[in-house]
Amino acid sequence: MLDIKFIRENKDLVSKAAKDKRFNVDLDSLLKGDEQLRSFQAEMEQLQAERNRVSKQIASASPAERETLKAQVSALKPRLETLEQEVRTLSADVERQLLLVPAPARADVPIGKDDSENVEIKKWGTVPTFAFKAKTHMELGEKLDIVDVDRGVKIAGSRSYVLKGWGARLEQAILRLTTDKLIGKGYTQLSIPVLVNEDAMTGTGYFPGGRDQAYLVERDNMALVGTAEVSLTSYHSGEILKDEHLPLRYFAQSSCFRREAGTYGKDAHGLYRVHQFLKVEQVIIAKNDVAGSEELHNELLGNAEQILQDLELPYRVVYVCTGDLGQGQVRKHDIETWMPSRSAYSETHSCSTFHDFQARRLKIRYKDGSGQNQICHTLNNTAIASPRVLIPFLETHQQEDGSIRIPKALQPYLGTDVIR
RNA sequence: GGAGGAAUGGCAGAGUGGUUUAAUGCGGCAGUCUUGAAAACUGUUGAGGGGGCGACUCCUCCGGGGGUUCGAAUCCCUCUUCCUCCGCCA
Repeated sequence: MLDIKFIRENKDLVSKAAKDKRFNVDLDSLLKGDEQLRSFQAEMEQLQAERNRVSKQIASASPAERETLKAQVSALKPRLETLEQEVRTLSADVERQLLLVPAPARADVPIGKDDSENVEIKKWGTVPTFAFKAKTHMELGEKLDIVDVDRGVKIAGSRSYVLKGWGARLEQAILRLTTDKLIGKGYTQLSIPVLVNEDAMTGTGYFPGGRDQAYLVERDNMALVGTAEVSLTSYHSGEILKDEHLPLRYFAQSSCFRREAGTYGKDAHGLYRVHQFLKVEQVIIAKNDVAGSEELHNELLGNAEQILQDLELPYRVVYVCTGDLGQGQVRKHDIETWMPSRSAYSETHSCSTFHDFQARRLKIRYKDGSGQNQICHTLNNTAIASPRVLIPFLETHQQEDGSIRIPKALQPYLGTDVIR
């Protein structure tokens, strides 16, 4: 959420930024509502002050004076009640509109319409070439009896899967390597709710805009998270933190649930786009400092890169263009890992800086040196997401006989150097 | 699921219709004293918003929302959370 004052003073900038991000917002309607709200509010407060002043006199007034004063306050009531009602309605309306305004991207973010205009900024590793006919992860998974999509679909419908035997063990090993890595870097591990309330979803920016993408548990007014970011970022909502404790570095492993509405037919085959998966997510809550946040952003990105390097998977980093940014994201880098069956780098990680967009919604603040309350900055990045990462893993490390070579860093977690 | 009880500032805790601009204590911050520290003493210390160039000023907030009243932390309705007991249960 943006500061309404910022929108008031920078309407053109916010408007252009929304267009660049391909969001439709009616700033005129928002600002008109805001202006009207403040005018009603001023009048209401004036009447309230009058009411308070006279009411106070009643306590010490003589019985005769009392009736006169009461009548005086009663005369204010009709107008005051109207104003209170207007203010209530208008502030709800302004709030509703405010929740839809996207955060402007940082000035250096490339302008573009969608992911095809993201800008590659780095490549790591050598794209594998095979002296034999390489198999897809699905062929490998079936042959090794470690991926069972058919039975997953039988139990849970399309975009479902089962990992079996070495498949499940491989997933656990990769997750464990990841969490150990982050613990080693001093991040605090949290085990968090995946079933959360509306406030957490709205506070992180997934509601109201992304409601269609979430599984709702409507009877209890809850939602299943699409990422642990929701719970991790909401963890300190409503709190005023001590600045000496910032930045707070957290991570959590969780199940993630995504409806993937509007993607019928897209990536329908295999493990790429599924409704439920496991992810280790990193979240940082930091001071309101743009340069500091940039450093932390790079730190989060670096953590993810190191994990892919440990897994010996070639990847590239792209700077995501405006059209591919989420509502609250100020800047984002995706890591795309090479997937041989696609002959392409495909997204496996997403590193985002929000500045104060989420923290303002969630009311995460800290006291700065001069005792002023400041709104925090929040950032997050994937550390690893499975089963998507199994696609490049199986395909890249496959050998001619269909067995999978296990990189050195992962061997201690799996107790073998090959899956066959 | 049923029956009771509770929710007040960073924390503890008073307050059941009007000098409450929420007492008091602890904690925090600043100062006095001290070589320094502790102790003691003095002062200060919640959040959000509106108006004003400004000294400043006004409004709202006692778990959330609604209501009664000239006036609500206090009374009523409702929701949420926590505690105790009963039932059920991995």
